Amino acid sequence: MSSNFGGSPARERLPANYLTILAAIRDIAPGTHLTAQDVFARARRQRPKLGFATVHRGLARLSELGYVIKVDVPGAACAVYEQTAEPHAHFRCSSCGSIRDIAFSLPPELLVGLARQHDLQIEVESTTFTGRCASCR
Amino acid sequence: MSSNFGGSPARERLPANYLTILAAIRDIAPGTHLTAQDVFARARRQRPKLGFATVHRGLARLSELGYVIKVDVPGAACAVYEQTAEPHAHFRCSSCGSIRDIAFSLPPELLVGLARQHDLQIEVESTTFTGRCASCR
DNA sequence: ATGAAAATGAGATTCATTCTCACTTTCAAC
DNA sequence: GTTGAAAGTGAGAATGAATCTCATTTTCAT
Repeated sequence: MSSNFGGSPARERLPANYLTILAAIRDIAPGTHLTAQDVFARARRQRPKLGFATVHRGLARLSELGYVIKVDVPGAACAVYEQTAEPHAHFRCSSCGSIRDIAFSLPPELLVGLARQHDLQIEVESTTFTGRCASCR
Repeated sequence: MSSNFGGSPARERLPANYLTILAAIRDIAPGTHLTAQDVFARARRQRPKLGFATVHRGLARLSELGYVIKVDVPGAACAVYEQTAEPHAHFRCSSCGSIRDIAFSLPPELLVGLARQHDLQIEVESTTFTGRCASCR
C-alpha cells in the first residue's frame, strides 16, 4: 500500500524485535526501498537469532500501524518496504527493476468524490508508474 | 499494469492457442477479472490439452501486445487479467478481496509533466484504491 | 513467584509463476 | 511435396515470496 491517510501511527507497545525491524528501515536514507530479505539481513546484524517469519510478521504489523509502508509494485517479484513519508507515488523501471519515489498524490477531494460516487470506503491509494529510467535509456 | 496508452494492439500473427486464450477473456462481461487459473479453466474447455505454462506465456504476450491487461493489485494473492478497455483504476476490498473497475485516469499532461520533471519515460500508469466495498460495510 | 497471553524461531508448506526440455507444429524456400 | 530451421507446446520440475505450524521462550500484570 502506498499512501496511508488514516492518521499518525497508533501508540502501542511493540515487541523488541519489531523495534529492531523498524530501526533497520529507519536507519537508511529516505527514499530507499528494502525487501523483506534486506530488512532481515539488516535486522539480523543486531539480533542474529531473529527469524525470517518474525520479520514478515513484524513488517505486517508495522505496516498496519503506519510505522512503515509496504509497497506492492506491479511487475516486481516481491514487495518492498519504506519508512513513512509524505504521500507519494512510485516509479518502476521495467528494464533494471529499480524503484523510486515520485512526489505526487491525488487530491483528497477527488478520493472523497470517488468514494461517494461508487459507495466505497477508500482507505489506501496507490499510484505506480512503469517505464524506463534515465540510465536505462 | 493497469493502463496502456501506447496505442492499439499491433497486428501480428498469433498462435492458435493464444487466440483461444484471448477468446476466453473476451467472451465474458466487461469489468470481469480472471486469474490465470480462471483463464486456464475456460480456455481448456476449447482445447483440453492446453498446458498451464502456455496460458501464462500467452497472457504475457497478449498483455505485451495490448490485447489484454494484466492487473497487479496490491494485497491480492495473484494477478488478474481483463480485456482492454477505457483507462480506469481498480478498487480492491480488503475484506472480501473483490476487485472492481473505477472510471478514473490521470490527465495525460500530468504524466508528461512528471516524466519530464524526473527524466523518465512513463509507459504505464496504474492506480489502485483499497478499502471496503459497500456490501462489506 | 506465577500463570496466562503474546511472541519467537525453525522449518514445513503453499501457491503463483517461471523454467526446462524433448517433442510437435508451422511455414517459407526449394 | 519435401525439407529444415524456428517457433510453439505440454508436462512437470524448479523457484521463491509469503504464510503457517508448533513447541519453546519471553513478557508482564498480579
